[in-house]
Amino acid sequence: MAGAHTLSETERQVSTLLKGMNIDFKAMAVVSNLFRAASAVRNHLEREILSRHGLSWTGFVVLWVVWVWESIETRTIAEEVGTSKASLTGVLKTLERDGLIIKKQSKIDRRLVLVTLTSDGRRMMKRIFPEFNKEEIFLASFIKPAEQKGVADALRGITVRAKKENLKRN
Amino acid sequence: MAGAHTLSETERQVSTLLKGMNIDFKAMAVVSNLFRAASAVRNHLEREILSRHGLSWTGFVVLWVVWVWESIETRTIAEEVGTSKASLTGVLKTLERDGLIIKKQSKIDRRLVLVTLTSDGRRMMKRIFPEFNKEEIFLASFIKPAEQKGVADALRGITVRAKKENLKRN
DNA sequence: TCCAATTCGTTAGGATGCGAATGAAAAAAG
DNA sequence: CTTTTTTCATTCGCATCCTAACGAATTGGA
Repeated sequence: MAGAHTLSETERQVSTLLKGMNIDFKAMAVVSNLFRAASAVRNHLEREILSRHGLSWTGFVVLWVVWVWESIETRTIAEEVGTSKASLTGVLKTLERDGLIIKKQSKIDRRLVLVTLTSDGRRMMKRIFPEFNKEEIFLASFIKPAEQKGVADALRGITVRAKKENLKRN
Repeated sequence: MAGAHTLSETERQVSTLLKGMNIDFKAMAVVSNLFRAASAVRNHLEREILSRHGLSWTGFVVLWVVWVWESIETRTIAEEVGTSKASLTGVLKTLERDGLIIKKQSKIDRRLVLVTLTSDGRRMMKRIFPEFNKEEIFLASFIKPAEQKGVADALRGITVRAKKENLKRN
C-alpha cells in the first residue's frame, strides 16, 4: 500500500512534465484511461471468475466468439478477438487439449479450419456467462444507466477509427 | 475482407443467443466495447508508432511511467502499468539491454530497486510522445470535445471499481 | 491449361504475461 | 536481542503474443 500514486496524482505530475509541449490533454486522458480501465477490468475478471475455471482471458474470449457463431473459421476468430492468427493457433491448441473446442478442416476450401464448441465447452459458457454479466453490471454501475449507451458508442467510435487503416493486415 | 462480421452484426447475433437469459445488455456493451477499443487502439499505436522505434507496448508504458516520475520503485511501476512484478522484471531487462533505463539498488531499503531513464531513454520519449499524442487526438476525435471529459471520467470510474477489491495482491 | 499471385493455418524465435516458489532484507513480535 | 513474519525482486515453468518465414491450397490471369 506504500508508494502507490493515485490517478489524479499521476495526471497532475504529467501536466507539469508536459507544460509547454502543446499536448491535447483531453485526448490523452481518453486514451490513457481507456487502457487503465481495460487492464484493471481484465485483471479483475481473470481473478474473480476465469481463474476459478482454469481459463485464460483470450481463451474465454475465443470460446465466447465460437459460442456466438456456432461454427466459425479461425481467420474470423482472429479478427473478432483482435489477435494474430499465429497467436490463435496456440490458444486453440490449449482449448482443444482441455476438451472445450473441436477443429475441423473445411471440405469446401481445405485451407480453412472450422471451430465449434464441444458439449463441455457449451456447458462452460452457459455457467460462466451469467457470472460474467453480473460483474459487468457491477463495473458499469458507476456510469448512470442513461449514459451507458453513450459511453459504449464512444468506445465503438474509437474502435472504428483505430481499425480504419488496418484493413489488410495480420 | 471476406468472412468478417461487423460490430452490429455481432451484437445482433449475441442478443438472439442470449434471449431469455436475463442479461444486462447495456453493461455488456460497455465492457465488450471497452476491450474492443483497447485492443484496436493498442494494435494501431504499435503499428503506426512503436514498431518503428523497436518498442513493445509494455516497454513504452513502462518508459512513460519512469519518465513521468523521474525515479521510481519497480513495485510502483508494476502497479501503475498494471502488470505483475514478475512480468516487469523481464520488460526491465529488455529496456536495460537496449540502453533506455538504468536500475539501481536503493540504499535506504536494499530490497528495493529504483529505475531511471538514460539520456537515450529521455530522448526516445521526447521524440515519441508528441507523435503519440497526435494519434490520440485522431482516435478521440470521434467524440465531441465537450463529451471527451465525460468519457474519460466514466473510464476512470470503471477503473476504480475494478481495483476496489484487488488492493493487496501481486 | 498452366503458372504466378494470393490466401490459409502452422512453425520458429523471441518478448511478454502469469502464479508459485525462492532467497535476501526489513519489520514485528517475543 | 533473537525469532517470526512480512515484503521485495527475481527465477521457474508454462501460456500467450507478435512478426517473419513456410508449405499447402486456391484463385486468376495468360
